Amino acid sequence: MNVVNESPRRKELTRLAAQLFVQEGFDRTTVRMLAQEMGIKSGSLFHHFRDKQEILAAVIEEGTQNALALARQALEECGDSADERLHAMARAHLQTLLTDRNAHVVALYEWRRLDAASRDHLSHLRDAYEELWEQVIDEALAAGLIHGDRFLVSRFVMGALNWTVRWYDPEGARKPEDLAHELVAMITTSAHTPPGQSTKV
Amino acid sequence: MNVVNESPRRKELTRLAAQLFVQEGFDRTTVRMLAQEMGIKSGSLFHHFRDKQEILAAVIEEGTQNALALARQALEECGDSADERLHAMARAHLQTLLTDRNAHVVALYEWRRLDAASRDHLSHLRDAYEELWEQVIDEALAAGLIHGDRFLVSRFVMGALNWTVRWYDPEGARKPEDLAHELVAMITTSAHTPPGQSTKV
DNA sequence: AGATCAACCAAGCAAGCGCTAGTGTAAACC
DNA sequence: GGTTTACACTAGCGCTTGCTTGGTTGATCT
Repeated sequence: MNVVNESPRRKELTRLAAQLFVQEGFDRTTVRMLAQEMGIKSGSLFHHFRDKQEILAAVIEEGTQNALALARQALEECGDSADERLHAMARAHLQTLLTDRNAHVVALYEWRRLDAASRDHLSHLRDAYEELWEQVIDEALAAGLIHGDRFLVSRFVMGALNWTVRWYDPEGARKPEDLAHELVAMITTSAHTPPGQSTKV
Repeated sequence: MNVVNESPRRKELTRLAAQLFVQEGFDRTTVRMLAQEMGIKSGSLFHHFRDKQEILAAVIEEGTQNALALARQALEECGDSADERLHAMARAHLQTLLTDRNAHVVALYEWRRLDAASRDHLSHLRDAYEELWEQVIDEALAAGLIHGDRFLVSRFVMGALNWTVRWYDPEGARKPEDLAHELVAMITTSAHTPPGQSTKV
């Protein structure tokens, strides 16, 4: 009965749960479905998780922790220019959204199903992530790379990025890096990219 | 047993259902809760709607029809310039999102709960709406107002706008028109608005 | 005055839900 | 070698779910 997903077994169960939650939605996913997917009986499920809610919290926590770690790493590894940091952040965001897709879709759609305690805990994690974004946006504003209201711009950007889970096709021709590049190009004060063509589309 | 919401009674019931679906989510909203909110008994509910799914479809249809009508009207009434049409579209989008908020939140969150038939029917409506957007984006691209890929830009813009339902506070200082203006300013090839201030924030 | 009809109600069915209790078992630890 | 621990099982309790059934009411129409 862990709070985090320490044991590899629990981590695997969490991954499977995320998949089912995306397919069926949290409320429609029964403990019996979860158990079957995991190859055990429904009763045994409650050895690993206190209740069904805890599975949801585990799924979302896993995804958010990964996103936070990946974004921090990307910011450390990239250059110092506002442009590079903006690109790095967008790339990291889309890469997590893609690789941990199930967990993030669950986080976006089933957030309201969390009980108060989990929601409180997880919203702190999410806030930490969003602060990274606002920081990078601030730098881009200061550098004159973009213009507008700090709060609004970061919401718009995160909205545009998060919305990708609704239409992005991993099998398609567009790679996550392309999306990141195109988004940054869209919001930065242009004339940097030659008109009519932006390195890659 | 109508397909559309012709009777005023049914329209009112649909409005109440939308509110409950937002508060509780579709799956957690029981027919007994719906009936109570409507001031009738749970059995009587099935005189107005064939089943629970039909209520969901009615809610979403209502919202989408309104959005489509409002967008068309806005495009008719505004000027011919790409800039004006872009602004008109963004304003209309945010206004519907605000006034019909419940219906649209339901459409965004509970789309997957629709049965195949309703989803098919409603996706045609939604496509018609998105085509309006792509058309306006095309015009803006042709006018050199914005740059980038037609498909990606429209997805990014709709994402940014739709995401507002997650953070926008109607009681706050920002008005929908301000948001629309700020978004358009963000994506258009700038230097049109004086730096540091954009008519209104 | 009789017929029609939308709108509602009381009662309840069959199915499914999350979760618990109690037990078995093989590996790990002292 | 005995005890603990991790993980799984069977069985089922108590409750809620969407929906059905059969019947009542009051207004409207002919």
